[in-house]
Amino acid sequence: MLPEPSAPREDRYEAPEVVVARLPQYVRILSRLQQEGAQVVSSQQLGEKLQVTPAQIRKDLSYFGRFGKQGRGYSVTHLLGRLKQILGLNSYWNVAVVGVGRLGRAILSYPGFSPDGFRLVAAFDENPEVVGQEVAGLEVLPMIRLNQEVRERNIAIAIVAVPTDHTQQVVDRLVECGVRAMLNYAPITPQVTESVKIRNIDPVLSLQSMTYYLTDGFEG
Amino acid sequence: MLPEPSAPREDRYEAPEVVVARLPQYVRILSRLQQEGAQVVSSQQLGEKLQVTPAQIRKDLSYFGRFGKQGRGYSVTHLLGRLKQILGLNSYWNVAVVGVGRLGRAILSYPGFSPDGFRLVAAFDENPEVVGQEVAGLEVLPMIRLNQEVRERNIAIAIVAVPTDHTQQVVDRLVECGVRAMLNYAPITPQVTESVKIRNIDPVLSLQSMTYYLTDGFEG
DNA sequence: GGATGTGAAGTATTTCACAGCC
DNA sequence: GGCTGTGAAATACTTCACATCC
Repeated sequence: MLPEPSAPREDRYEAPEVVVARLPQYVRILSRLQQEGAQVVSSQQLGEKLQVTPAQIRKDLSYFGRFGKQGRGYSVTHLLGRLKQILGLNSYWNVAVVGVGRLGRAILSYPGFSPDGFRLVAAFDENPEVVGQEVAGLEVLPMIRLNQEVRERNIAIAIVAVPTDHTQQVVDRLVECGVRAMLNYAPITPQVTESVKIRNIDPVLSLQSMTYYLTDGFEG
Repeated sequence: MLPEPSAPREDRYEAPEVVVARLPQYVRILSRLQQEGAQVVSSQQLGEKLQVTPAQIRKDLSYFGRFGKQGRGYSVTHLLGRLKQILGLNSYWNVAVVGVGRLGRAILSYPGFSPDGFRLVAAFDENPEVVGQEVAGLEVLPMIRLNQEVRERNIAIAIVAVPTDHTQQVVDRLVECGVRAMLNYAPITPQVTESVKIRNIDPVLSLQSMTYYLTDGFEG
């Protein structure tokens, strides 16, 4: 009899992607509660802050373990620590920004990444006029240095901010260099193998998904 | 005989939100196909470009009508037109940007909104040093002008790019002025009444939802 | 008393599969 | 023959409700 094919088996793979996507929100709220000095929080209280049901929070957490105390709730510090551990947010992730145009510069200057565990450690551009410039404390490197830098600086994540018609090739290039997670700002959905994760930041799609609800009928 | 109470009745309210959120992607692909001169497209072909199943596309479209021809597929131009009509994208939407800091400036300079039906027609800031400056061809206005401008310029959508701790109050203010759709760039989820739509752009949450998959186990 | 953790129930969403039409 | 449109089936996700424990 043939062995089973290599199906998902470990517990951690059982958590639906939609659940994993909510965990960072829990982390954010818990961080704030911790700063405010809160010791304990219930699923009820978390749910109010996040506008989700307490049952959903308890169910989400139950995919990963039992973190609460019956009758009490969750220790803010303990739950925060465990969630960070589960998400891999206990240490910093080194991130490369590819594409140093207007958008890339805004991303490099954005102060919101490093407080949350992401260090922008390298910037790349293919334009020779941009290469060598210093942007937000980083020297812009040529694309040819990508492979080397990814390895030397242990870069696991890239933020892709290149023109739309270059995006797929840049993504392919990053995958070749071993980058397995990317944040893409171009208005396309790059194709990657299943083992690579991509999230797209696409404000136009977000806007267009709201106009439906602003429109009273079918007439344009 | 009394009229029906004002319960949801029209067909358009039956479409799940998740379906509405996919329509803009269909619009985008169809626009590209149209530019390339394609006449007809099948759900199979659309599915390949979008990485979704053909059945899902057909089912999604079926919430809004019957746009295809059996044995042939969909007329690119016709389907594109109908989807734009359904989403309210046949004419321009006037958009205000609130908050003209680094991020607000990047948004005002981003050329990707107007080709897709959104005109940035006003910019607001509360900082007196910023008010009066010209950014991307717009004079930055003081917040006190918000109400007036929203009415005069028929602004239905706002992009909110103010500091996190000002965001909720700015959102409230916009709701008071009659703005019913917003794109928020601060890392919080503003609370609004059900009739107001908000989408959040939050790259940090996106990054944090990927690190889970980069982490081999529970150890940090 | 109060809150968790979780099977079971209930919804929502996706996919199947095929009749019907071009 | 090919492809849509759609009920039905399958799957995924959320909520309920309560045994269990602090």
